[in-house]
Amino acid sequence: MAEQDGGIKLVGNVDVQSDDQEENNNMDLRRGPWTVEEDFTLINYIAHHGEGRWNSLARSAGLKRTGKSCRLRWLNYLRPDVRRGNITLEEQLLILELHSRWGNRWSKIAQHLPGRTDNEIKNYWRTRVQKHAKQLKCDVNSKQFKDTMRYLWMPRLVERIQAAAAAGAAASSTTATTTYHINNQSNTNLNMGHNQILLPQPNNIGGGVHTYTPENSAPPHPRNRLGRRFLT
DNA sequence: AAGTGAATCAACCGCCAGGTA
DNA sequence: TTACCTGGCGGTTGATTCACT
Repeated sequence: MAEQDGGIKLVGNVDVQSDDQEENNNMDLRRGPWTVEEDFTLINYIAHHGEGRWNSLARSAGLKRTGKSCRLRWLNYLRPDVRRGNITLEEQLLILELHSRWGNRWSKIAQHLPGRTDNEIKNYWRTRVQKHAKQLKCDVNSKQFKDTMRYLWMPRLVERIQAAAAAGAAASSTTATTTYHINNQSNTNLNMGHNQILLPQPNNIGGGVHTYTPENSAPPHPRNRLGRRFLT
């Protein structure tokens, strides 16, 4: 850790270095929270050149970030289709079910939750689910905990989802649409004992190309829920 | 109002697999 | 075959906010 720059740490020797020049270039790599200018730079570069080849992208875009950092920022925050906000009941149920199948395969689980990132799901699991395991004084991988999930929480979630759907249908019979469909459509079918919930396939990733500038448009997600963003 | 522990989540780290020269 | 590079993944950290006393 070499220096602080308004909360941004500057570091050297990140990832593999093969020659002196690259080593020197990396001496002023930035770490820590992304600024709004960096976000715009990354968004605009990807809009014009596409994503991938993250190390060369970082260099070509003039970002003093590692390729990894650019990739993570794009995938977890700047992508147009990233979905923000609370994890819904349907999503909670899906996470529980898919985790029971695949364990900590966060990226695989995320593929089945459109707009959600593996990081977000991982955070959800660690903060909410593991907290419950702690309260029950059992290991999150124990049979006791898994049984509690499967036979207590998941049926409860299904009930809440169905209750919410019924309430929504009663409130609005014309405009209500839901991304998730219970017991009546195709898509991924998860069997929950007596209850079944049918789940959507992942949305297409990527979508259209957008150009953002600080002057004429806001970035897709100017602030997080905590109001913590965009150091300048 | 101030202090403090808990909760949240963006970002980083280390490892690994696949591609390629 | 081997060495190197890159991208991707899961685990972890730390800054910030929230909630409670």
